[in-house]
Amino acid sequence: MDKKLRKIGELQRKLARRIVERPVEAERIKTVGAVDVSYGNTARAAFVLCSFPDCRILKTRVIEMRVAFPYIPTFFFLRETRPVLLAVGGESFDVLLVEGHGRAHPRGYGLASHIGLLLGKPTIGVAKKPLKGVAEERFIKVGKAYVSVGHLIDLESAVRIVASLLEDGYPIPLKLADRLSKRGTL
DNA sequence: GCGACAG
DNA sequence: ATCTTGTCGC
Repeated sequence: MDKKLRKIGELQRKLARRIVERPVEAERIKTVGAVDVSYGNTARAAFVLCSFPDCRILKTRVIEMRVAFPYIPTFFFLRETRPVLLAVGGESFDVLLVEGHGRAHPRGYGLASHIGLLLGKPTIGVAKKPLKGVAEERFIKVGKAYVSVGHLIDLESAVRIVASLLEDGYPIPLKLADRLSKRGTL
């Protein structure tokens, strides 16, 4: 009953090798997206598109769906990939903030990296707590957030971007997505 | 009494 | 994450 997870774990290690880390100049970023998921009778995922760096809300989307897969530490992506992709809905953005880790993961492949790989877009992992068994150099704490590379961006760029969006220690776009996913409205 | 790895 | 009690560490 755990044999399958081991296989998925190996898949994560394999996919992690496809993650690309490269500089992204903040000056070239015009929009930042953010996604978060909350749970009630159903999973409710919210996407918020903001202008950068002024953070004006340009667009939002909320979707609801049943999620069967349980939350298992380090296998978080199995539970939230679907709702996250539905919430993003093919919307365009320069960089996406994902609630959860990217490379700050035991196998170097968290939800943020998976979303980035699937979309082929820059993603940044932003979490409230670090995961066990992760090298310190894999992430940097910015305010109250643990920032890590999702895909197509390097840690320095990710940190700079998140740092410029802080409010009470957490990036504004994600705070908006969090509230939207929980209340269904901004 | 429980010991806890993102959400 | 969500629920929920108590105020606190092994």
